[in-house]
Amino acid sequence: MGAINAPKGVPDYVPPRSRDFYFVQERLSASARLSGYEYIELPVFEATELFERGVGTSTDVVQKEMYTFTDRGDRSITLRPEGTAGVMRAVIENRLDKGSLPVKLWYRGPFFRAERPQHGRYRQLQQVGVEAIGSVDSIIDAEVIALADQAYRSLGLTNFHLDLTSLGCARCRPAYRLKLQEFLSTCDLDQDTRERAEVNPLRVLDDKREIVAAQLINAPLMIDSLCEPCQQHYDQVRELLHIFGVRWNEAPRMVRGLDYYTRTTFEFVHPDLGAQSGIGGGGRYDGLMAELGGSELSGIGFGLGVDRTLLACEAEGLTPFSSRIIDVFVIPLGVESREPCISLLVHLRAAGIAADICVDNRSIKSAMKAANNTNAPLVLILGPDERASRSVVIKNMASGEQQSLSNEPRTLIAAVQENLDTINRDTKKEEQS
RNA sequence: GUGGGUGUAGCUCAGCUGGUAGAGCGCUGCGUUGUGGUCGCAGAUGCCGCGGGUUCAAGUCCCGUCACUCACCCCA
Repeated sequence: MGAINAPKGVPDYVPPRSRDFYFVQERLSASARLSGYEYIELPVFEATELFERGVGTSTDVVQKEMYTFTDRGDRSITLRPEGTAGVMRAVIENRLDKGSLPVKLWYRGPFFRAERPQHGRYRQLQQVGVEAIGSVDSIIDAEVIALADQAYRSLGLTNFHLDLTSLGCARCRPAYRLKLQEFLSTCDLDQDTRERAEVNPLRVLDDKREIVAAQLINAPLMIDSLCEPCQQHYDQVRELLHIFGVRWNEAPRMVRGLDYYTRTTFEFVHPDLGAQSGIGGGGRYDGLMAELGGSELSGIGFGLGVDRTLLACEAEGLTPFSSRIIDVFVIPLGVESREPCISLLVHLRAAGIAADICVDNRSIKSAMKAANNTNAPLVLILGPDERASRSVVIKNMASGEQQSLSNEPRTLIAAVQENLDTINRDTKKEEQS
């Protein structure tokens, strides 16, 4: 029988690396919860039209990267390529936009883009994202950015930077767009780039090829063409970022691939990841909600790439985050000891102590080896001798010390807990020094 | 979607100019009594990605294919 492989470009996370993946996802979302964002659980597929209208038909994402199919009711369905459009749809459908504002939400889960896979670029990718809807207050802009910054720092990441700019609004961007197109028409560009200049001229500014970049040195920038309100807003955001303690780079040529962004736009970049260096990004969107049939509300949000953030942690040598799978490993010696060991296991788990048991009636030697592989700091041994004396042997795996404890559940669990507390305190001390 | 690289034990990889496979780590066992992590000894494990071709002979050369990977592009 031939083995079956995963679909192209779809990653598996298996132990021990899956522990780090889970840890990264937890830390990123913890940062959102800490800032008053509420969890929203959304479907992984939506009506295709949602993304066409929300993300924009001129984007690469919609034009060539969506997983679209027809379901049994002949409806066009698409696996979500990003999170914001789905959140907007759910907010409108559940009338959250009619309630108290701003609506602050966070989400996490898989997204799908049919791109050519690469290191850090997968067809199923994982994001943690937030959206704050219904306020144009610059505090929200700064908070959202600070929240992402804090999320990365909580993992210990230091070697990343934040690119920041303002893309203007419906009032000032069209005029700038014309100005830029006028400039681009004087440049010597290839056919593809010329077409891009028609559809989305801002993206040409981001071209990495030297031949193109050289011609664009004197190109007009959005940042110099902001209208009065946009300029004021951007100034405020930067001022507040100082207070939040966030540092950034001015990145006037930065462009995002989704059409809906206006005003504040940002991207977190990790230079050690090669071509796929964006570990998270987002920005403000003014017209999106109305475009999808909701209220005229502005919002701002981001998506943080869990896959790439994990790669960044690995690049900075922060992994593995933890090698400990369980706290206690229980070893029964002899068939007669199995049942008392199981009831011990039950008591440990009920007390919230992560515990596992040695199976297959292994010899003490190989059982200890198995214990060692779990990285459990404590081992409980129960054999004929212990049964005779109504005791259990507890062994500290780091020091090798062991002692005999009473087998009365309550005192035994208390003693195990005390041992764990001491070990945890010591490891914490070590980490700090 | 376009171009380059790689594909050998569970993992990381070696295998020169073609002669039917190796290391380290890991794994299993042993070093006599109920003790792991160190050390020593022994052992198991390979459709050499898949399909075809050249050749007396292919892991080694050629073609195709798939997967991974790097860059472009795009983005998380």
